Amino acid sequence: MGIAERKEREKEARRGEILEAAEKVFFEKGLNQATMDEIAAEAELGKSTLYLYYRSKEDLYLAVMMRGSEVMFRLFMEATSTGEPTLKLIRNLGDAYYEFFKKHRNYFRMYYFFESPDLHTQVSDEMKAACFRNDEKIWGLVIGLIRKAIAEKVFRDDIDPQQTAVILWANANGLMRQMDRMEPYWRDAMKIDLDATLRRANTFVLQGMMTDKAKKQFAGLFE
Amino acid sequence: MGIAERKEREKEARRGEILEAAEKVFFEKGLNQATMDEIAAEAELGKSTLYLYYRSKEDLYLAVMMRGSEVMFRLFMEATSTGEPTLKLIRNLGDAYYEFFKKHRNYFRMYYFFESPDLHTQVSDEMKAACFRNDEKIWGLVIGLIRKAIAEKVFRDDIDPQQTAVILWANANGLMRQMDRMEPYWRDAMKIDLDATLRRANTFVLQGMMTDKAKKQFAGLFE
DNA sequence: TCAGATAATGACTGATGGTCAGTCAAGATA
DNA sequence: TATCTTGACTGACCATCAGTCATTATCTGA
Repeated sequence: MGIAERKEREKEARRGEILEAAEKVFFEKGLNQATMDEIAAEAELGKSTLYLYYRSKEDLYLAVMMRGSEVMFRLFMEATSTGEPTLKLIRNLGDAYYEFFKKHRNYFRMYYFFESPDLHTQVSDEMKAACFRNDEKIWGLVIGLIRKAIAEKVFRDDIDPQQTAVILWANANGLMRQMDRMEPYWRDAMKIDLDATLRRANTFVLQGMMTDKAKKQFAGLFE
Repeated sequence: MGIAERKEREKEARRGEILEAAEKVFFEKGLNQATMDEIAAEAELGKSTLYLYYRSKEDLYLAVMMRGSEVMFRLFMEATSTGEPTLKLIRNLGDAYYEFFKKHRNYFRMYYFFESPDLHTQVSDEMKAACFRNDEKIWGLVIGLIRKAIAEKVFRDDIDPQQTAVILWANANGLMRQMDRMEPYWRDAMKIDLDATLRRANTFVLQGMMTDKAKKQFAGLFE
């Protein structure tokens, strides 16, 4: 059935065009200031058409966010495929997240909405589930790496991989959130070196997780 | 002029009544679902009257949030006025923040909006400034304590007090955010012990900041 | 060529944040 | 006591915008 397939492709393409237009408008104006009329105009479609592809404005917003998740996932894959020692890979992961933060600030900020369920009024269950699946993929990567570190006796064996992943992630994320909000103030008024702060925080938690043996072995990584 | 003063008091009281009504409605429905008409009805006033006291819905929301800040500040003051050693006081601070998170979840969640400037469409500069003043008060408390710890050689003297405060805070905050969102999932499906996770993360960063001497002296605090 | 299906849309609705001209009562003035 | 002034308060209103639906346009297979 060549026709059915072509139609499928065209529909998918249209979905993509809408997403592209939405991204442009959301990046420019943010969730609340962006209007569906504007996105429709950008996509050269009627507003009603958007609703044939996405159930609500919030769903569309989250769909754009998921593109960001994919960018992040690719960065993470690259960072952990260098063949370096596991500890270095975990360090790379932190650097990759920081890179995502610096280079894709627009995507980074979209998580603000996602992580504030109080603000969700029209998010469909399907979209929420899709977002969680995306999340899981990334968690899986991190947890796998930590498991490896424990198996190699780089990380202590009395820590829980999931708990550890959460701590590592929350530490980096909490700081970057804070940085995003306070960046100019910190840099200019308080003279805080942002890169150094993040690196230091990461060092603190990593060292808490490492075995004494690994601390000696990889001392060079933390100078 | 007794009359002017009485009127002043009455105006202040009305402001408080509006705040009270707003809190009730916002806690029940969240920022987006709550309507100004509903808050007005709860306060037994016309909607227009609300705008004589607060410039916008978002301002009103942040005004409620600031009540939460005050609750938090009081908890912090109590936690650090016990006369215990400085390191214990810093630990207490973390516990106090966790207590705030557990007992005042509604207030805690209001920060989600405050910390996402992308979502601000009608926040007045005055209100923003007031929120920042509130923030500063709390930062001052934390930074002061860290300075004390450095002076007492409990914390290393090569760390910056402000940087350290940021790391401590972001670590706790990032984790609690994550917990807020994932609490049921973590507890039930992943069997993660939330209290223990937070405590462990705090231990990791604290130990990174401490001098070797203090680590020996206060080993008991981390078991 | 035409019937049926699917894609697309413009006009519409309902909800809601915010505004404003006007009311009314308490206090000032005489 | 009668009149004026002030300012707190309000109801009716407006503008905006997410989301809906009846209708139209386009394509396809017979």
